[in-house]
Amino acid sequence: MAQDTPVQPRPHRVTAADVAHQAGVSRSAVSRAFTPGAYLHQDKREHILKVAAELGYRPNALAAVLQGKGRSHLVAIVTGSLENFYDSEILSRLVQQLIAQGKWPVVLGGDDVPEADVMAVLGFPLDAMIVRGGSVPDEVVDHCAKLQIPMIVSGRILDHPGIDSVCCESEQGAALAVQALVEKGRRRIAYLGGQADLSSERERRAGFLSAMAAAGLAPVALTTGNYSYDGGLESTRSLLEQHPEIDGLFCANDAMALGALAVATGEMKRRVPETLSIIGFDDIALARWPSFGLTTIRNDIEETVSQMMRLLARRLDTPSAPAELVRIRPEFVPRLTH
Amino acid sequence: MAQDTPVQPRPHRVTAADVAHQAGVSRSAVSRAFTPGAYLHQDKREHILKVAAELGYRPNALAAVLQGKGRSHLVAIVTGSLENFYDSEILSRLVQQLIAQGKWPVVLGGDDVPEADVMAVLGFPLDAMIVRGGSVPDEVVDHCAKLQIPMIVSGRILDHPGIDSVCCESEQGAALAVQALVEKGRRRIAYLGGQADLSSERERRAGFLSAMAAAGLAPVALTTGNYSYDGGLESTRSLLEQHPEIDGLFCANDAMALGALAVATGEMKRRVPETLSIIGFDDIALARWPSFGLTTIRNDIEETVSQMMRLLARRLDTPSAPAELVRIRPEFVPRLTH
DNA sequence: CTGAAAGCGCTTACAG
DNA sequence: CTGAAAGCGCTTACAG
Repeated sequence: MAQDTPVQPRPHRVTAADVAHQAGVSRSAVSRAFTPGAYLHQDKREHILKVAAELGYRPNALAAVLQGKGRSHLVAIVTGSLENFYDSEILSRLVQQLIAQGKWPVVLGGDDVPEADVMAVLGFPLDAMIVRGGSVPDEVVDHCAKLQIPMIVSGRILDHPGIDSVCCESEQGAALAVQALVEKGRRRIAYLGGQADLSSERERRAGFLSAMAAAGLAPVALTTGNYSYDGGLESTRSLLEQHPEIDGLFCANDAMALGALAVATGEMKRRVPETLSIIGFDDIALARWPSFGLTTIRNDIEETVSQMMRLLARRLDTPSAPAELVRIRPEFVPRLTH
Repeated sequence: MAQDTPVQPRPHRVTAADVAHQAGVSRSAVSRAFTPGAYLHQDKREHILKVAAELGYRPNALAAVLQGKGRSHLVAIVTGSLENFYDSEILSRLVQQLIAQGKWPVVLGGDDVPEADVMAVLGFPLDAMIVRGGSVPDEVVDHCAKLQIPMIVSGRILDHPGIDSVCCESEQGAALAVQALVEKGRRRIAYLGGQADLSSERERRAGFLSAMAAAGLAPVALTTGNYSYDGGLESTRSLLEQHPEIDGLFCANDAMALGALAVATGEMKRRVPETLSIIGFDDIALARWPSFGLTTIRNDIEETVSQMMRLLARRLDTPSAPAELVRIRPEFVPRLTH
């Protein structure tokens, strides 16, 4: 098989025609050999499969998709930063469940996914697109929706007729946190939030503010830590320097809460929970680690992912179904930091 | 545009022919309008692009791949469990860099990727397949190689002519750890490893054993924690119960070391590093957190990923290039736990 | 049960 | 500069 032509830029992939030729049958027969229900004499099928195996043939999935009226089984996932544990845990489950359903996840991720990339992936006849959190601007999402590609959005709410979403009842979650703080006798409470343009942040903050008001309390401070550990670390440092009287801190996600906990108990020599309560949001795996024992508001990951999968299946089944919004009910998880 | 036929299983995707019809030009012209260098009257191109935008048309990437002699730009990534931070950090960078290079990562992941899934993804005319760690049995990898699909493997070494790999010089890394322990006066040293069938585990263990021997020491114990935090937790608990004399612990990855640290300083009331030194391996982001300050052996993630990308580019460029094995040089990172 | 033919949506020589 | 035609690799009626 050695060639004396110059480097082959792309090695020839063996094709149904090659197998047909080698096995002395028609291309239709080869195709049938790989199609479970198809009529084909048993001996013939075995022979074809054998030849195919020798040649290392497998049907080109792209050609199959193109030809049939079927689906591509390609599902794009646009995720937020994988360095933030919550998104990473979601992605992990999502990938596994999609694969288990026979779908192929094409992942675009990292902090800000360039709009051009999101548009470009739409070049594929995707079965669907899954968008996590605030990774993509609303306009892009809207635009995608016009392209008739089913979209499942999580972590934000988008009011578009064809877009399904699953989202935590964040306001209520924030209220649970405030309530827990107040019950422990905390009165000088601060809020550490994420990026102001994310709907999760807006809801958590709004929930915090109204629960505080309801408790007759004014927040000592409102600050932001970009939803990251390092952000939590830095913001909490200046927060506690400027307002040493703070005795309760609600963080809009666990990553920041863990950062807050580290500075508070480390550098700032605060005793948690004796003189300072810290409550996070999400309940990532790290929150359960004995090193932390972070008290938090659970934003159930399992449940979120299985709802996304359910919405996906439903949408694929009934493309014209009305948009569905699933609300995940938050839950207070007491541990050691409050 | 409303139809009174029953539910359309898959909404018609607008096609070049639709645009051609609507714009009153040939299908070739439509194609040219989307091909940067192609000859096409400027006015005509603009008109076509305008009509295309109205109709929400974009060329079907699958058809384009099928037709041309070009590449698909699809790259499969088979990753280990995303719950283990090291793989998750690698994946994150890999995805971003692939996208930046115009490749589309199709991700299969989770603990054990079913062999059938790995084989199935090969139905796509992939540009390449990237395999992380021990996520796939050697036989499958070998088989894939026969299919002429370029493979880049990281975290294990596979002796196959066409497979490139990048791998940490683990034996040397383990030796660095032992050396650091010995220099601190530790003499009763134990080893906490990962799954015995992974080549990284074999190398780290071998490196540990020979460095111990070189220092004239016999290991107090050799145990395993499955490379996970929880595994580290449990194994260390019984390790310290059975061998309270241990004064140095080398863990084959950071996740286990963090688990070890938690039990040791928590439940077991050991003082780290005063009476017990703990050293990890990898240097994941968590190791740098002030809450931990884990002393570890850096298995440079940035470097690993950029080498994988370099090998990929090289292989795509020269499919017949000889297999290359890149060794990443480990580095001792002293922090607070030794 | 089986093969020749049409067609999926595109791009790219080929001939104006 | 432009269109008609061929062909990428497949699957699926269609006619034996």
